[in-house]
Amino acid sequence: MTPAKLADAVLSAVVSVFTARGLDTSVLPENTTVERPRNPAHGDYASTLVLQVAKRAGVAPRELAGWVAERLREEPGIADVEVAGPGFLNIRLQAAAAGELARTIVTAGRAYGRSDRHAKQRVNLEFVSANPTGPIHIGGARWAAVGDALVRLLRAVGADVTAEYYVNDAGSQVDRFAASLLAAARGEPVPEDGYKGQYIEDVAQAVLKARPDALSSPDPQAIFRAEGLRLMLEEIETSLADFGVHFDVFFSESDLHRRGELQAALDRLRAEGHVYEADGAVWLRTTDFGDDRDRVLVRSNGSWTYFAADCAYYLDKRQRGFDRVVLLLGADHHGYVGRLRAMAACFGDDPDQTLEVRIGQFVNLLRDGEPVRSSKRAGTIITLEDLVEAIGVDAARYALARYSLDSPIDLDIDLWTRTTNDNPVYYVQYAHARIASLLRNAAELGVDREPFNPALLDHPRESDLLKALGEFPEVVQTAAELREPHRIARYLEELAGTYHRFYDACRILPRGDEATTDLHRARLWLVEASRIVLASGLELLGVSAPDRM
RNA sequence: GCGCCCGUAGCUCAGUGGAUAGAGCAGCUGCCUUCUAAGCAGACGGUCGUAGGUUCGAACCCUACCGGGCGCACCA
Repeated sequence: MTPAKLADAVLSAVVSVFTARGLDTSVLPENTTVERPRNPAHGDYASTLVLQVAKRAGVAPRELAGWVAERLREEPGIADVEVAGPGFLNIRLQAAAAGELARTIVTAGRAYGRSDRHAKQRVNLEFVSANPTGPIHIGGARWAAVGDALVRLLRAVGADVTAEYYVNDAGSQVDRFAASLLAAARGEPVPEDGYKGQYIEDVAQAVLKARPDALSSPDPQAIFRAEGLRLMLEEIETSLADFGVHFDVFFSESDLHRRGELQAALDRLRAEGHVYEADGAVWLRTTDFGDDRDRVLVRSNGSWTYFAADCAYYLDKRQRGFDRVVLLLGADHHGYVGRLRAMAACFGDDPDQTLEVRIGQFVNLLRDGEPVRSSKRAGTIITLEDLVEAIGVDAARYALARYSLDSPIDLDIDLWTRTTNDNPVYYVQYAHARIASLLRNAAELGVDREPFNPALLDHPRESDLLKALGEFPEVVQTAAELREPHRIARYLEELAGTYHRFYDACRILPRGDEATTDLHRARLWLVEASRIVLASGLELLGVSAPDRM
C-alpha cells in the first residue's frame, strides 16, 4: 500500500463517519496526506486529519478519532489504528500490504513517482540568461543546475515545459564587448569600461580567423560585434551542454527589436491605459499595481529601456501560449520583481497566475576559507568550465542543486577538489553502485525474484526502506510545485542512508552453498525497487547513477 | 531610510502548524574470512537570533527589535 492510498482510505473513513453521524462534510478537505512519524511507537503512518477538522465539525477530537479508527481498522492491509494524544491516528500496516510497494515500484519502473498531475500546464522556464559577453560564471552555474533540474521535475509531473535562455544581445554592454574585442584585435589596451580577461583575446583572435577582413572593413566594430556574439554564444552553449543542460529556445533580444515587438507591447500597454508621458519620456504606471515607482519605457532621447524589452518579451511568451512564465533570477535582481509583476498586471494578467519569479542567492567561492573575488569586468571570473574541471559534472550539479535557493552557497574550492569522499553525491551514488554490484552477483548466482511473498519483508530495516521508497512520489510532486529541486537531493541522501542501514542488517543473497529462500527473493524485490528510485531521483537532478564506483 | 532573503549542533545545511528538532562533515568509541567499509553501530553536541502575539499545538504564521547578505536609475 502506498502512502497516497492510505491517505485516501483515511479520508474516506472520515467522510463515512461524518455521513453516518450527520456531521457537516463541507469542513473536510478534498484530499489529505499521512505523515511518517519519527517515533516508531507512533506507528508506520500518522494522520492529523481529525485534529484539523474536529473543531469546525463541532466534535471532540478524541471522540471523532475513535470513530474514524474503528472504521479504518476494517480496511484491508491495515493492521492496527490507535488514537493518540489530542487526536492523532497512528496507523500500522500489515507487512504484506507494506511489502507490496516493492512490486508496485518494480512494475512501474521509471514511471514510479511521476504523474500527469500538471499535464494541462504550459510552462516557460527561463534561467541562466547570462549576457553573451563572456563565459558562464559560477553564479550562472547554479541557475543552470537548479533550472535544469526544475525542467526535469516539472516534466516528471506532466507539465509541458520549454526551457528558455534570454540572450541580451542588444544593449550597450554588447557595444562595450565589441569595442573590447576590437581593441584586443588591434593590440590596443581595452577601453576603461571594457571587458578584460584572456577570453577577450581568444575571441578576438577567433573573429579574425573567421573574418580575416574584419579590421580593414568599413565598420570593424560591427563585425566584431556580430562574430563575437556568435562565437561567445556558441561557447556558452557548449559549456552548458557539457554540463548536461539543454535549452529548447535561445531567445534573442535583438529579434524583439527587429520584429517591432517593443512598439507592439507599448501600444498594447497604452491601450490598456497604463502609459503616460512626462519629462520627455514614456512611462508605464506600474505603481497602479504595487510597484515603488513608475518605470520608463522610452527615454527622453528616444531610446528603449531594458525594461521595455522585458515587457515585449513577457508578451511574446504569453502570445506563444504559455500560461505560466517562470523566471529564475539572482538576488541582485530581486528589485525587479515588483515591476515585473506590475507589468504583467498592466497587460491585464493576474501575476499570481501567470508570472512567477524565483530569486536565488549567490554562490560564494572560498579558497582556504577566504572569499574569492569574481568579476567579469576585471577578468577574474571563475567559470562554469573551471568548476567542472575542478570537481566534475556530477559533483558540481549536485553541490549546486542540493541547497535551497534562499540559501547562499559557500563553496570551498579546495575542499571540493581535495576530498571526494566528503561529498554527499558519492554517498548517494555509492548506494546505487552497491546495488548494481549486488544485482550482478544475483544474476551470476541465478537467484530469481519469483515467487514474491511480500509478507516476509517485516524486518524493521525493511519496513524503514519501504516507507522511504513510498515517500518518493510526494517528494517529487512537492519539489516540482514549490520549485525546489534540493528536496530531491535531500530525499536521496535519506534514502541512501536507509538503504545502507538495510544492507548492513539484512543479508540479501544466499551465502556459499546456501539454498535460495523466499526471503532472499523478497529482498531482491526491495533492492531492485531501491535501485529504481535512486536512479530516478538522480536523473531528476541530472546526476549520473553509476553501476560501478 | 525603504524593500527582499537569511539567522537551527563546533562547521555546512535540511525541516511548506504536529508528538522527544534532524543529516553530513570535524572530533571520540567500536564493526570487514563470503552480497562494494566511498558503508554501519554507539556516544558527544541545541535558550531553533531576542521579546511578545495568534491556537489544542509554533523552528515554521503575525508584530517589534538585534545581527548578516543583497537591492533601491531615463545602467544593463
